[in-house]
Amino acid sequence: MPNPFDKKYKFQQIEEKWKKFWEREKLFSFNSNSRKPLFSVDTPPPYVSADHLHVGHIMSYAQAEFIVRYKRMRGFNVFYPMGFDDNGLPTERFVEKKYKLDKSKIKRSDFIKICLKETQKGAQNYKKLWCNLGISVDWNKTYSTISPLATKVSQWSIIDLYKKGFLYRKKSPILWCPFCKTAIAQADLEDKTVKSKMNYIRFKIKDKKVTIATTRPELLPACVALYVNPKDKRYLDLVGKKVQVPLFKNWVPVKTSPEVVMEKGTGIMMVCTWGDQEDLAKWKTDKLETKALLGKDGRLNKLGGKYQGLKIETARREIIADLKKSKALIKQEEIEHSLNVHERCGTPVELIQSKQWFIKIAGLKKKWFEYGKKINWYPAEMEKNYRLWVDSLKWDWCVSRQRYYGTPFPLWYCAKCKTPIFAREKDLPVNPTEDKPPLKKCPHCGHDKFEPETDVLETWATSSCTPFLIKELAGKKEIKEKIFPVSLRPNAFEIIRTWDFYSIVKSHYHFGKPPFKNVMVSGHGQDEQGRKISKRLNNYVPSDRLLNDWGADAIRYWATGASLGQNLRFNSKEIKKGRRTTTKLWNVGRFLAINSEDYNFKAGKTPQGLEHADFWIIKELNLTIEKVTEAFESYDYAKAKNELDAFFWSKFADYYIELVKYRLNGKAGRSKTASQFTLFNVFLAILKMYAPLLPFITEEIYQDLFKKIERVKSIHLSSWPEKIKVKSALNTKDFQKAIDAIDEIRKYKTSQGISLGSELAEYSLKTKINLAKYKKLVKNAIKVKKLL
RNA sequence: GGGCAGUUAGCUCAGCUGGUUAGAGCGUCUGCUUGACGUGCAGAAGGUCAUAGGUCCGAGUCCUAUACUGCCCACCA
Repeated sequence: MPNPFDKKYKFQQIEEKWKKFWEREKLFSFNSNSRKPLFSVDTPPPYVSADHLHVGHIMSYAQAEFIVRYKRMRGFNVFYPMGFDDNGLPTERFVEKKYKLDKSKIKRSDFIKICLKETQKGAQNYKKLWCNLGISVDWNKTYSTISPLATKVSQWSIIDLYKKGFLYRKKSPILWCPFCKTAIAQADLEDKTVKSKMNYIRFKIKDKKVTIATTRPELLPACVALYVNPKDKRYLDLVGKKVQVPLFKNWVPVKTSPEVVMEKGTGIMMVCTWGDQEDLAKWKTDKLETKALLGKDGRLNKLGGKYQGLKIETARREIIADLKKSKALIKQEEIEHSLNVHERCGTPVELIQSKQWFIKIAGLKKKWFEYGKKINWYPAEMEKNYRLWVDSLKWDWCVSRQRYYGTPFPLWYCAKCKTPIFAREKDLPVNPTEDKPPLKKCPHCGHDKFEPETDVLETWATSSCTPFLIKELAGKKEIKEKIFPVSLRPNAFEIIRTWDFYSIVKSHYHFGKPPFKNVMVSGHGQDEQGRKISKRLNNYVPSDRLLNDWGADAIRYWATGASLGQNLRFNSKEIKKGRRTTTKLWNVGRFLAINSEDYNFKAGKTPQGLEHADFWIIKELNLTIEKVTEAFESYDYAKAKNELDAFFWSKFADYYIELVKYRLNGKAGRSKTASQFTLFNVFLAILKMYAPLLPFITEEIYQDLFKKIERVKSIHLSSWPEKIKVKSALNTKDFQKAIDAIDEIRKYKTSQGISLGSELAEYSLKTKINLAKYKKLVKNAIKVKKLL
């Protein structure tokens, strides 16, 4: 507290104190009986498997929290739960890596146990970080994505989608990760630039020969056609004929397509089942033969002949060697191109044929665009990001994963006719490998044996349910309905295409409503050089050390540095500035404490005798309240901070306080009381506006100076400042002249090496001011005995 | 190749719907130990606002190209 004897602001102790106070008093608990308007937040559940917490995590959660604290002070009943994502592939891979486990050698149930143990640890780490950072969530309202509640909700979602006809199972070409050995979705893909050998291979046709170029000669046994452009004069005579594939000797037709680019390669496109999206497109439209070559293990099957059982890369090497021997390989050159890889492991993705569950999303672009428009995006450009993704959709959403750890599909198959039997809603959550199906006999064939579905739901199939999952945490039924659609969805830009999009999809199918009203999209925290923070680069300071070294307020201050959607470099200078700001607030608090004698502060009562300086700072304050409020309303905490800083430092601290010191040090009376009134009220408003950004220091000062007046438990439960109403004809421009005059004398003193504290005997002003009005003020504020 | 964003002082960035001498913080230099604050205060230096055109009485701000940077999407012939 601003004890005049305690000169330094000890942030560690003070932040610890208020953190405990907030927890003990349950300050941020959701009140389901409140009549205030509701503001619900669907916070991204972080992957608990992240064991390296850094400024990036701090930045994105702090930015959303600025808005939440602001809304709370604006009188909203805030519903702010926290989730932890301990579901799915990332967790599995984390555990595999950490314990160096081979899943084929460990029991499924044992593996899951380890996953659960690890994720609990992770959740604790996060909770500690969020508490230390002052993230004001209601810790009684938490969920984990593997919990019974989350499982129940996501299983319900699957069943509902099936009933409504948007979920289907189909054998079709799918994206497959040979490393993780699971199906994946389009959204799981990432680009990676690689160097490959472009191989020019000779195909035989009777007595003639054709050359095609490919980077994937191992797919030769799966070759089903060659395509040329119909306008390509070089190959006119080939069209309609059959050519023979080297080594494998199978004959394939030569077809035409205007999409074939004559300049690419040799102008001939080899279509296999399936090398890439183009192959797949041709296979679909022209109903080409199916020669599925690759197995789920990423090896060639028997179609590969003597290469059967080889991994893709090995087969490629050997086939190239054999092509060389048989003189079918005529040229090789290195090229750089990019591949689709699985974002979780970096393995190039393959297309294989498999039976999977899909949710219908392709072909509904118009619908998804409409939803994009219904939602407010902050910043607004982010809607384009969403549109771009929707526009690139090619596949339905594959939601089944051939993994261990995740939400089970709530279904069984008839052992005889394979009819799927879904769980009943009242039995949820279910685990089909342990639980029994709800029927004794198959309704289709009457058979009485069933097999459980062992696939699990992909991560996003669960996460996309959070908007209607969190309402289950709210309690009363009436409140639940008000929570959805949620008010705010904060997230980083890279999960627009997954979390945001899939939530929209599900919300549309289940409820015909958007899942959230507002999205605020944050950028990334980066290192000093603007690089992504990563464990590999080792370019970060762990978050607990950061908080320990600088304090939460200072780091939160840094986090205000980037506008929404912008990346922000880690910058210790900005953190220092944050610490300076807390120190300054602390010192102003001390100054007020020292100068509170003879003053009986009563809120709302404007005393007589306000002077020019008082009117001026009140006018400036009112303007600042307006600007800061407007900025927060549009989620622009960066602008709010800039406005606040400018007012607090350059107007209030640098000038107003200097202008009234002589009155405070003078005799008790109207002038002194008026300056105290102004000082206290303006500072209270400043504290309140800083409170969402710097919750600890503002709480400290509030508790000491203002709690007894406002009688509110905490600044964070107090109301947002309102303009101070005063009647004044003060001309701000005119007053500014008086400030210019003070500046002029300051400059003079500095240039003469005179201390600002010592009194000048006489000074003749160049700045033209209204001396009659401001002479006394200027003389006293800058200490000049005689002013001309 | 397509899209989006950016390019303003040595560094990190503000500059809303175009309007007098372009701003802040940090850094640098100079001075001041003022009765809240040396984790401070005051002052100074420092920019042809990426480049080239254009619209306009007037452009950092609008338009068109170009270059570079970052991100997203497509690209395995």
